[in-house]
Amino acid sequence: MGKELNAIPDIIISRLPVYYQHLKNLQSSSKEYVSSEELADLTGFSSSLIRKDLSYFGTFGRKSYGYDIYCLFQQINIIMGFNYKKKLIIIGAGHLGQALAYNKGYNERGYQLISIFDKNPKLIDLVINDIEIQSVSNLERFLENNKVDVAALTVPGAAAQKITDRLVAAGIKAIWDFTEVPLKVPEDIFLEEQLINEGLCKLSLKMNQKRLNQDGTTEDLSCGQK
Amino acid sequence: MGKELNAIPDIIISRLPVYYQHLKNLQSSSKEYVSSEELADLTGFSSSLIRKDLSYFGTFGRKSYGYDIYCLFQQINIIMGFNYKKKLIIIGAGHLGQALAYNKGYNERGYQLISIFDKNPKLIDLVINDIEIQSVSNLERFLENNKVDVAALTVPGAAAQKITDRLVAAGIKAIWDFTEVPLKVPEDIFLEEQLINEGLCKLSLKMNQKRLNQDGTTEDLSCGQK
DNA sequence: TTAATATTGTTAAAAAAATAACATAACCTA
DNA sequence: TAGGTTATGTTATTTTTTTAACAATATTAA
Repeated sequence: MGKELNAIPDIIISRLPVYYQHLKNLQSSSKEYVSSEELADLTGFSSSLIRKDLSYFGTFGRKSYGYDIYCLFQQINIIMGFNYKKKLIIIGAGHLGQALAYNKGYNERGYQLISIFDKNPKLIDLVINDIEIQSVSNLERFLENNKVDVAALTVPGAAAQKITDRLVAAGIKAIWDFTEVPLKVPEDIFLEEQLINEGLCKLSLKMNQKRLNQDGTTEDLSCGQK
Repeated sequence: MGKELNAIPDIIISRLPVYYQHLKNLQSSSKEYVSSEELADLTGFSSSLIRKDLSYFGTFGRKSYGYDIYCLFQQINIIMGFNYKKKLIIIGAGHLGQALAYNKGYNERGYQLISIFDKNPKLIDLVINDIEIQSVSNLERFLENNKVDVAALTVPGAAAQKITDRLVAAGIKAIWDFTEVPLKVPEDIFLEEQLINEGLCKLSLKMNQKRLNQDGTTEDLSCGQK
């Protein structure tokens, strides 16, 4: 595989969802234009960086006005491919899977949630946000009859690799993974790890750093070396 | 404010949760040592980068063996401050808030979930994973009587800023934010945005890139410029 | 005991990313 | 219409990050 010729740098990709979010919020304001300076205030990125990021995709701004909020939002939507319709299923109807079923973010990003699967007989036929939970034993049959683009994986860690293998065998090309175990997938499968506890990790680290700085302690942790 | 003198570079911080996760998973393997090359296979980072990251904190490896898995895991725990106990509350007992109440990741990271708050009278007194939901009108009183380190915010966007202001006024120093609206907080508050749909955004973009590459289309999106 | 092997920690080099600077152009006011 | 202002898009510079290379050292095998 390897990168495509005109692959967008990962670092820019990582900022696009942030631009998207703020432009979406700006839609409901009365403003028509937004400057790179204002976007800098909102996002925390420098205005220079924002102009550079946007210029990677084209020329969107208007001199002495800034960026047309609606137009730029539409462009970001196109860049991210939100104008293309994609079908999503959820595997694992536990607490997290059910919460994802109620997530309001799908439609605006071009996703449609079409089914939820679980192993637990008690959950099967239960209707969550208008979607019926079905037995995971139907998975292959369902995927044969429905073109599914992305599978969200919210099963217990122990089941994750097996389900993944089944998904891949059935032709799924993109997995949104909430299990915290390392999954093996072929190189042409898009695997996006959603580390749900990442924010908590960072907060713990920052609070720890603050504490260390206040104590004045500068510990070296070295160990192991003989 | 500004960065502290010995602040860990953000780019390294962003990789620590990944190291943590893989080292945790390695605990349950029979292996005792892991090399930077093996960690590279697991994480997708280069072995050189991994050695460099770890050397930022100290000297952990053993020549010709690699890293003692247990020891390194402990060190990462210390770096991230997981050995310090932190108290967590959840504001907003909707589907996501309830799912977070069942999250199993707290204890291993030093967090203890001690309460859940909601406005909806129908939810109050409901017990979720042994934690009773209480009225958000008790928030200030509760925070006076309990030293809370982090508040997870899963309220509707419209309520987010108001609740945030109350949390800050009551002395909360760290917020784990799941609302997708921009929050204003004083500079000394740690605010961690958990964009729940980030993975979906990236998957959409990658599938779109793949499609564009296959089509051979190299569109320039420019607009707006007069 | 010696030679071959493995893997670290670190230095040097290369690549990527961010910032700063500014020429350019559009807008506004008088 | 002229002069001042604003904010882009881009170039040049600086900084950060990554990769590559390798000396040092522990281990293993002969």
